[in-house]
Amino acid sequence: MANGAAAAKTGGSSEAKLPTEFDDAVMWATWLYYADQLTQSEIAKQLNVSRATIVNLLQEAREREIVSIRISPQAFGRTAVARALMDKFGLDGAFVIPSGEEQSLVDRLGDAGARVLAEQIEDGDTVGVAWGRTVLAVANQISLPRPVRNVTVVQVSGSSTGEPEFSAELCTSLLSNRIHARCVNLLAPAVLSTRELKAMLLAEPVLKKQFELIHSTDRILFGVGDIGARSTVRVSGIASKAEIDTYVEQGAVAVIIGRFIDTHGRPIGGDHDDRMVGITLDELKQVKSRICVAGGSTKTAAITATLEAGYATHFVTDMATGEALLSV
Amino acid sequence: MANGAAAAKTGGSSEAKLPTEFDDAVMWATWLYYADQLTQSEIAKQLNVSRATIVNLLQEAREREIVSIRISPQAFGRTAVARALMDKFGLDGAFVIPSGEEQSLVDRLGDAGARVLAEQIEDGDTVGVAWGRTVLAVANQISLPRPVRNVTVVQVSGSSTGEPEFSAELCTSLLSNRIHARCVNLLAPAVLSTRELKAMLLAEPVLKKQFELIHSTDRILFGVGDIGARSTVRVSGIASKAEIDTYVEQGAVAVIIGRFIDTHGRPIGGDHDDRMVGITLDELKQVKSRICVAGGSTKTAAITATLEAGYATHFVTDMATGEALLSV
DNA sequence: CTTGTGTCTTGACATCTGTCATTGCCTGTT
DNA sequence: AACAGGCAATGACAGATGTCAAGACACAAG
Repeated sequence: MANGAAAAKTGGSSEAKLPTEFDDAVMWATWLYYADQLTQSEIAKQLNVSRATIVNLLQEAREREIVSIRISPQAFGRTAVARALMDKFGLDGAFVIPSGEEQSLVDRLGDAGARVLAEQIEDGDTVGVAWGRTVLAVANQISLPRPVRNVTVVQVSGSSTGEPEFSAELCTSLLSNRIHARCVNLLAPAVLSTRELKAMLLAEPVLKKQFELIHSTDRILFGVGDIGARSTVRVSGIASKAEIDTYVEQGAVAVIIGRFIDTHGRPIGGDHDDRMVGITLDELKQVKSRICVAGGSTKTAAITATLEAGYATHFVTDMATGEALLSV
Repeated sequence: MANGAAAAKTGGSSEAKLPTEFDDAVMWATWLYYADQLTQSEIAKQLNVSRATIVNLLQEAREREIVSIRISPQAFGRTAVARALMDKFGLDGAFVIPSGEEQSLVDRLGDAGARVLAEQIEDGDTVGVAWGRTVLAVANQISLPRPVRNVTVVQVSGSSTGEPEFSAELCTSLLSNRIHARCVNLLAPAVLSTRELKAMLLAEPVLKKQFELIHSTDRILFGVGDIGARSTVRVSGIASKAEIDTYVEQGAVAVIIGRFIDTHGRPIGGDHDDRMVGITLDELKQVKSRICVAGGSTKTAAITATLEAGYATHFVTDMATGEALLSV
């Protein structure tokens, strides 16, 4: 009767000065439900409250992530399509989620990507973050099972004024915030008007330091953009329509972290490319763990180019896209 | 309709040579249920099977630990009783589970201890394991969320022929087996007949090496035994009734890893103690992370002695025991 | 003292989930 | 070809869970 849970409610007036963050009842219910496998009714009887209250307590436990459900990426790597993708593109890992409505795909991939990334992050890591709708979806949904220490999240390409809702700064700071890591935003525009200015800017001590961090990145998270009419690159503002058209003339089929590549994944250089501030594709390949999250029927060619050139070590996609990639 | 799941069932006869470990359906259901939060009926409709089948798939996913539910030890450390215990005994962490029937206590504590230990183990760790009913319960229920590499589990005290169901070897090998770690059993009896023999044995290269491992242990798991009539120490065979009585005369109230301590946690030496093979209490204190799992109304004094002397850094118990410890 | 406002709790209902005996299919055997 | 044995899939039922509107309570303002 007069058990710990009851005591927790009011918590004797003697030393109830602490932030009263002490809802022991939540833990109590959590343990009995998830560890001891009692039913909600049994727990309700024990705590002398209604079952509905237990439902609420358990909901709170899930919201506050006192309990969390982990889905093994290893197991997903043993899926037929995942195996085939790993084979075909020489990946270290692949994670293929069921396909649903194309509309919610970005969010669902974000969830999957978040789980894959969360699983990898360790104490002391430096994590590079690109930008884009998909990357934002990952940032939005990531949460680490256990707290990590001394993790740094670093923005790997400059900031553009044009990107509306999924800017590089937002992706980086949101992700770092959600995992309680240090956040390093790249204090430079994505594209400068002249190479000279870019060179001068990169010579600045602040930026030098930031680029050192970028080059020492342990893991990097990025998406893949296509070149279609409604593609991210066309609304992001990192390149004008004319500039994009020039790239396309030179065979561009995809954009990774702001850089354009052709069918074989070869970087397409040029003046505009030289004026961009951010990690280069050669530098990208130096990163140990490169997590690419991408999907959607319009992106097949773009993703194929990305994966064939070995830009990713880990790839997250949905079934439909995965099968499309395999049938090429 | 003709989606991936359907294809997985028979898997085109062309390349179905692999071990057919490919139950994609399990992953498919797992993801839709746990990540996308669809109901079982919705998933059943998608896969064109009955809902009962989905239930089975999900059950398999849980059994094969494709999904696992994690309960945050941090959150449990914020419980009122846990905080008080940490305060009173200067612990780094405390985990207090709800009290249930005294009969199932050992198993429930084992579950809790397993979660606490599992949370701590990292790549490259050496984990010391004592023995006892409670330690066995931990070993029996532990499972790591993600695979770890290069972990060694080492038995920290000699083997006794008398221990029936919870021998040191069993505890060690079971635990190491469950987490897929290297297992090092201590190849020596728990007690030798003379100090000389013990000295000679310890001079053996094999044992020297094993003791080096014991001294480099990162974490150690142990229980607390009391001295009562039906206590573990009296059935374990590590000491005769007369020897135990001698210890008791000298003020023994508890046994940790085979060593006897008094009310203040001071080791009680003597001839028998000198003849024992295993980690000493001084050496125990050198270990960074020392996880003690213990509970039960008969053990209050024993646990108090253990904790007050600082033998543990992390303590796992149940509510009733926790409150008893605080009221002393 | 009354009223208002927000939070927490509850009971009843609709839905979702687990169980289990039964069915149907495949495989290997006679 | 017929048959038995093993195994996964199924439908129907009992029980567990989530939802929601209504109620209880505490506290602040009038």
